[in-house]
Amino acid sequence: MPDQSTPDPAWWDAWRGVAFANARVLSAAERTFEQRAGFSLAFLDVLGRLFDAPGQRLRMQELQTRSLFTHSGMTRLVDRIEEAGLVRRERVPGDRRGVSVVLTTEGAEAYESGLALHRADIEREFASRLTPLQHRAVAEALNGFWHE
Amino acid sequence: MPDQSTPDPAWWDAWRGVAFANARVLSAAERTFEQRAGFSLAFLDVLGRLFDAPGQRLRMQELQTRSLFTHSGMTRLVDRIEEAGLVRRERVPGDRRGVSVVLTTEGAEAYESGLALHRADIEREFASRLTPLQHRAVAEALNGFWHE
DNA sequence: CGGAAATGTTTGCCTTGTCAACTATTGCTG
DNA sequence: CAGCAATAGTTGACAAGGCAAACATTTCCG
Repeated sequence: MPDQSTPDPAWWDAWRGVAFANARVLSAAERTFEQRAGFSLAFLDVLGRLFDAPGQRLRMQELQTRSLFTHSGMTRLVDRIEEAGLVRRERVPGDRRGVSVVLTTEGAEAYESGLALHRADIEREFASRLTPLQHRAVAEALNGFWHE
Repeated sequence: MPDQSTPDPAWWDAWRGVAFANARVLSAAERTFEQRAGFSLAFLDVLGRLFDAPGQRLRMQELQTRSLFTHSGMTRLVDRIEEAGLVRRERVPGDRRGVSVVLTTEGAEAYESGLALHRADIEREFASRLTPLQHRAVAEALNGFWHE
């Protein structure tokens, strides 16, 4: 029988909220996004890192540490994005081990239109369920997790 | 060049916080959990649903809709948990299509000790980075996502 | 009552992700 | 400068997840 004597601490409820919100929103957004954009949210994530990077290019390692998904499997993820023509690999001068992943023109366009689609989904599935005050509170509480 | 003229709305920052926090915390917690507990967080999730259910049993369908991961693939996930001896399938009286997934004694024990391990990980990776005020704010803002 | 639709679960096929081993190159240290 | 450890990235073998079709049973409805 579940123990009712010690209620869950607030931080556990907070974590559960994060985990559930992420799972529920993403599973709703993922299917609809892929159908309309023609590529996955994993693609969009990588394209976004490149879009925001100086020169719209990053080393594989940078992509691995910054990306939301995968961490391993980046080689093959980039393979697929490259096959789609949205990025290309370039040798980095001065280090023959390294590879730069560079956003192509098509990639930048795909990112911008894909981002618009995705944001609309997030607004519907996530933002519309919270008050503006809650948006700010959550943003302020969690924004430490995407720097570090 | 990224557009600086319209800053991200608060809800976008909130969503990004949720997505990053979930990804970062989970990827840190998942590896260490599996090594110490001997099974995955997907197992723990299913065991938890059963633990909290009346009679510690649920239909496959209930598991699918309540579980944090997978949604499809529940058949095979339960296959694996059953092979590990933590649940067993029972026929449901009165509907020969249906299957009840029932927590075994070993399953309940595995859940309780696994949950303790997991909570310690979450406390370290997630809770310790927020203030008590932020815990409550996030919990209150997001707790709508795990009912529905 | 009989057949069509709905429900509950499993199966097959394919994509994606993970882990460890491997190759290539660079940097360090004596 | 020789040798060895560290770094960058890819590859292979395999596990896990997604989707649609298949199967079994039940319900609905004329």
